[in-house]
Amino acid sequence: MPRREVLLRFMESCEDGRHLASLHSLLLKTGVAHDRHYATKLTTYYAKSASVESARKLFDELPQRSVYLWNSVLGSYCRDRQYEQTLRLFKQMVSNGKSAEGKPDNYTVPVALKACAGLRVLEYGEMVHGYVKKSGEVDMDMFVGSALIDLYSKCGQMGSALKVFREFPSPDVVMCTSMITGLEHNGSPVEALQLFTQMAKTGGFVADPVSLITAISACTQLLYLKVGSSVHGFMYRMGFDANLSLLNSVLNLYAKTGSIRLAMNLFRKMPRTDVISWSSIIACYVCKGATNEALDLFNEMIEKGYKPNEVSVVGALQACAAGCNLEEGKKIHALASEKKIELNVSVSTAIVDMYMKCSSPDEAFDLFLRMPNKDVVAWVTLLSGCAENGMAYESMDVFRNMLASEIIPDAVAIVKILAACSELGILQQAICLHGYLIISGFGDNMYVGATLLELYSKCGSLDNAIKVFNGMCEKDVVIWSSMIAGYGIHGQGKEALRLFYQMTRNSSVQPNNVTFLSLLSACSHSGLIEEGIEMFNKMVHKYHLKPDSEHYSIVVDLLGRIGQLDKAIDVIEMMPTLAGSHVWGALLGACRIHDDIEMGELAARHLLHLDPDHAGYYVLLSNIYAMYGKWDDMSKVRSLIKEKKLKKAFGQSVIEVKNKTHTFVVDDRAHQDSWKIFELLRNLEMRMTEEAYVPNVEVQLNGTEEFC
DNA sequence: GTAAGTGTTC
Repeated sequence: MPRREVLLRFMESCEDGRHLASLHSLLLKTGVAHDRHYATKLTTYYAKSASVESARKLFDELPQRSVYLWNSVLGSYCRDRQYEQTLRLFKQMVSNGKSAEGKPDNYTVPVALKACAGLRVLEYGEMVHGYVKKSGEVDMDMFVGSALIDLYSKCGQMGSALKVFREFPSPDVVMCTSMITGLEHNGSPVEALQLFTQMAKTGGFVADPVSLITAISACTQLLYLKVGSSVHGFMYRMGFDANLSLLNSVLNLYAKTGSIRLAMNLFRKMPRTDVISWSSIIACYVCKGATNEALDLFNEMIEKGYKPNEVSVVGALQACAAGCNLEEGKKIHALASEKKIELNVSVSTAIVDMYMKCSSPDEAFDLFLRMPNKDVVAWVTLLSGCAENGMAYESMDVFRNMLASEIIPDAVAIVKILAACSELGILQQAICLHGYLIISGFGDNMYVGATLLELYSKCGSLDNAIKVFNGMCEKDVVIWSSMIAGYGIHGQGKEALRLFYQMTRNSSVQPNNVTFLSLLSACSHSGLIEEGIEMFNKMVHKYHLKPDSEHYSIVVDLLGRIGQLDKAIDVIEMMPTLAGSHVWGALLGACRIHDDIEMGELAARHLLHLDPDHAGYYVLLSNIYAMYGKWDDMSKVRSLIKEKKLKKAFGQSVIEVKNKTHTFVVDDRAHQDSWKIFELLRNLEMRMTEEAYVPNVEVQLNGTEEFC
């Protein structure tokens, strides 16, 4: 056999990428490595087998390169996600093309567009689009069209994406899927699903596994369990029931909709699973608060030999954070270090969050400082964590440092920052932040507006809350409810009611359970008893809403205050679910006011059964006995408190003086000026005695310090 | 020879 033929045959056998290095040295030895024919073939083989650097080296040495060869190398860079290299070589191709070598063709353009999409460089992508229109060398085929749709979608230009899509009267399944994915990723899952249905009904569109994944993904975003399940059924009819990615997307639908049984059922029946399947099922358990089960699954996954990656580690860390499981959290942190993914931005953020939720801010700071890339999410995790751990100053320092690092907050960040201020009760910070929000254009965001409104209410500035409310151009039910709650907190029940009527009469917004909770609590705080009861009846009979335990407890409280204890107990008995401790607590309070010892005992018995370790209920019961001189019963309850070693959680008072917040608990001597404060208190006491002030005995009876 | 898809952090 002639030498050339032997070589060629050997080359064919190397097409799959094996033995490329041996082939290369063989070509060098036989002296044909620079022969155009062999070198071209070897370059394409290298390009195909993901050895892009070797391909490029040969490519650069070749005196003449076909368009096919250019495309091979470009494609290789692109598959390796080396988008910048792809574009650099593409630019070279365009400029070379003017002189001698091949110009970009229909195979080149989609590769270049994909690189633009990967880098989100819209302008350059538009130039490529312009090149397609002008050059005449490139047809606008489905491949070019799909790549353009993908580029515009990834850059958030849905108008341009749709314009390209409409240029094709009969788009194929891939092009439709590109369009559907684009809609779904740009906040239009409903339109995505509509396009899917329309294409499946009318077009020559035969759904394939990938298109089904996008449809299920849209259902997941919309929490459309039923529609998604019907796709699941369709999938079986089409014979795609062994497709792992497709099953994973269905599993994720079940997980995200909280259908834990459906999810677990599918998961255990799947013929094959991968780390994605495990991540979804773990996330499902975390979401349901079953954190131990989630960690068990994570460990089971590792035992079965699946390699945990960033996503599954993040899921396990969330389980530790939600379950305040520091011990397991530390283990997973160690695992992340071992797997060299500790400094991946989402992993380290999840670790910071875990430490913060497990009350270990030092460890959280330690990692945060080591993070090489901190995005807005990482900063906000640290900030919220500080607030949750009672580190007021630190959280605001973090915010300032974040802005100094030129991190631009997103809407979620703003909401979290405002919530942190709100929790801390720092009004001055709120006002500064509000100014910042107006400048940065977040003022019109409804989530931000609702949080800001709530912040002002909680910090005691009703006027500012009203200003925010009036300034919102669009008001959803959350905004209305927050304003109603704001009036309620400030004891302006009548205003709360007026606002409720304004909402139901002048806007199309429908009240929900939260609206009524705000309204009922506003009535309760302002002593608007009849009105409160009327509103509860409206909630049930006019708006057909199902009250939950918190609504019932307010109604019981309202009825109790006007002495209608029988009606209150009727309400409790009519409740569709068993009354919780809030409800019985409200009744017990009413019994104390209206001297009903029998019903009081009944309520107290329920409470002690529901929450046997709550010191406050024992105290209330003992107070009732004390009021009726039932000293034996009283001392029994008191010794029970001692026996159980129960302590009532101390209430905290927060006061803001000159931009600084000061927190106090009962008998707190920790403050730096505490001697001055106590001196003032002593002086006040003396003046009160001089002016013959008699303290309220009932208040003393309510105190728990005496027993604890 | 080329285009579409599934799981993650506040």
